[in-house]
Amino acid sequence: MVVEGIHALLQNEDSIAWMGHASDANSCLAYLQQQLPDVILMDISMPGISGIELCREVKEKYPGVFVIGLSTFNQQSFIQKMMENGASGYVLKNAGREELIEAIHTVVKGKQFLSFDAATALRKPDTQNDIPVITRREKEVLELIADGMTNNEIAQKLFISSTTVDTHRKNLLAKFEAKNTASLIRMAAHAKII
Amino acid sequence: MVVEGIHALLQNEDSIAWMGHASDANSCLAYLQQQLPDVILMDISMPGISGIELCREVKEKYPGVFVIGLSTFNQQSFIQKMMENGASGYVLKNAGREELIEAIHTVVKGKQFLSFDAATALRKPDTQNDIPVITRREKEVLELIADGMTNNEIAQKLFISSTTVDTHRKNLLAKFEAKNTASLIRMAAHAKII
DNA sequence: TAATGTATCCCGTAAAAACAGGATATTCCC
DNA sequence: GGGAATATCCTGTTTTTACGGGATACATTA
Repeated sequence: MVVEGIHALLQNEDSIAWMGHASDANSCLAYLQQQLPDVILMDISMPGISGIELCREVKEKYPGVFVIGLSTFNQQSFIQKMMENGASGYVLKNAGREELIEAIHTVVKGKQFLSFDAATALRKPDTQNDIPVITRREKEVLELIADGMTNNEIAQKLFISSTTVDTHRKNLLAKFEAKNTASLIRMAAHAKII
Repeated sequence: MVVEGIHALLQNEDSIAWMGHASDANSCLAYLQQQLPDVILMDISMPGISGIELCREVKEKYPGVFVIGLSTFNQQSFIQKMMENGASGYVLKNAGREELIEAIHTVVKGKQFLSFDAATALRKPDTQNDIPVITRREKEVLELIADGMTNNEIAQKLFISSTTVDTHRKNLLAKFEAKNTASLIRMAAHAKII
């Protein structure tokens, strides 16, 4: 429906020819073996491999194809990763027909196009969205905490003292600036760490 | 873009008149005070109030308006909740133009319409997908727990006793079969409840 | 009307986590 | 070699949760 909708939006635009569409990463890659478009509009939320991964793969194999990320979310992390993986643009789905066409025309010239809100999100030095760097051991402990294990249980599992587990826990709380375990776990879950 | 796309899809359909669109729950409710459509196509993932909540509210105030849920996900829990809250149909966004039009024609007669995959998902007795049913109050408490608040803080915020908060907490742990807060929060986060 | 679900409240004990404030050994990098 | 980061361990106290028991009030609904 969305695909058909976008197709309908672009139908009357003579400067743009619709070549086809793929509904998942594999069929997209299979399609590209047959013929190469100038531009791919890529939904970043897809079944299986994410649009971010697919973007990287497409740009590796076909550097000449320009990719525009499409998403409902203007989350800094998504946009950044998409651009880092070689996308030429990022357009929010609430954008209008005009904007989409402008985006396509812009990226095909080798330039970058970002929706206004996306550009804004990217510019601001990630306020709420700073995922702290945690060590391997801390991540390990974090996962076990999320599994519902207590300090003692974690200690036994990792063959360390429970006071050590407690220290890791303190460090996790400090790094995430979390008030307690509950907010820590939510932050970690939202950051896709667990 | 999605809205414009759907609009474009329905433009050539004489039996369907496009009345307008709203981009969030509040403007939708405001719109309905002015004029009532026969059918609302409602995205279930919206900023602010979820489509599920909005559906309930719309059906309470305007029982004559038929609601069709639109979503990318054919998750049993979403579909079920949407239908429980009074929706007349559920169409996946990967559905085609034909299907959407059929859905509109069907629900306007007072009948139910479900996309094939949605109907399938609804029939199967949820395999891995057992997200417990929680009450509105429990959800409220759950969110505040995830915000890092203690029982006392939650009690003050909601103007209830901290023992009541504790009871809600007990019920949440029991419903999710969670061992402690940490695992509860992770489950809730993964189930997209928080 | 009786049953059910929801929301509210209480007491008590035991376990767990939060927090303060240390220490030591190792590894990795400049 | 010296410093930083990491991982380990310790002793406390206070706060918060977990969990066992209850109870009452209200609305919905079968």
